[in-house]
Amino acid sequence: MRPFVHPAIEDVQPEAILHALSDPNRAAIFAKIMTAGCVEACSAVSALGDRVIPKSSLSTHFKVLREAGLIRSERHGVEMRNHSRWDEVEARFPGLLAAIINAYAAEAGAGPCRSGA
Amino acid sequence: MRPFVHPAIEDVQPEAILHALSDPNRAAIFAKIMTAGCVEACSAVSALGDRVIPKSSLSTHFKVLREAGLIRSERHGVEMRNHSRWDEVEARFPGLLAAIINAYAAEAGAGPCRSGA
DNA sequence: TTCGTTAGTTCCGAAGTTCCGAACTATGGG
DNA sequence: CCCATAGTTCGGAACTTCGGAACTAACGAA
Repeated sequence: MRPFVHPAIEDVQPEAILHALSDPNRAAIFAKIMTAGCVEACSAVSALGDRVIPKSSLSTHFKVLREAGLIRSERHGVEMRNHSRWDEVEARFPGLLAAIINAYAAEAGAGPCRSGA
Repeated sequence: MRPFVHPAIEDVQPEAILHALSDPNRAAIFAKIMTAGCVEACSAVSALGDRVIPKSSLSTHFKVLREAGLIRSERHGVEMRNHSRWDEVEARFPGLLAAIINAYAAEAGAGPCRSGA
């Protein structure tokens, strides 16, 4: 188990960010990490919506987010804590993360097939 | 050769947009379609930077951009003309495209390894 | 019309990526 | 030490992407 690798913010590539967030599961995990106060145990997101994600997939998802420069992970005892690197990413690519998170939120809220709306 | 399929703007998904633009080639094509006056023949982008992209790959890239809802393609005689659906996408996902294009531009301009710049 | 050229699409195999169960590692408590 | 919990790594099946070769469509010239 090698220690976590976090790219320097200067090495963060837009394509890696877009790739990481082009998976709805990862986008949901990232959104959750931020809304849940920027700290989240890995197992706390194992159910997203009504879908259960296997541990191994989850581990990979966190790795992708980490290597894209979106989150920072530390081991705390047996757990992992993740917090977003929003401020750094925002400084490098202004407006990018907000626009992406917004787009997902808009899609979820404004779909044409909402029964009650 | 079936006619082109363009999703209604209501059916455009953020994940499709992010996926489409997470490929640097496609992002460059999309940026070029916009900066070159929103109309561009397919063959006119066959060299991006110093890399030649085969016709078949190019055709697929355009298809991905089209099906993500980012561009609209029409056949004009033997050529294809593409223009961006920026206005529609902007109305649905405000700021998203600008932030992405900006991010790629920031990366290209601020890279530490630019020889000639 | 037929031939030739140009522009793009489709097919299909090779190469790469992603998914997820099983086995593994690391930490902490009895 | 042994067990439980939290997460990682391995490996194979399923999926995606790349790109060359063959194909189709539109146009011009003869």
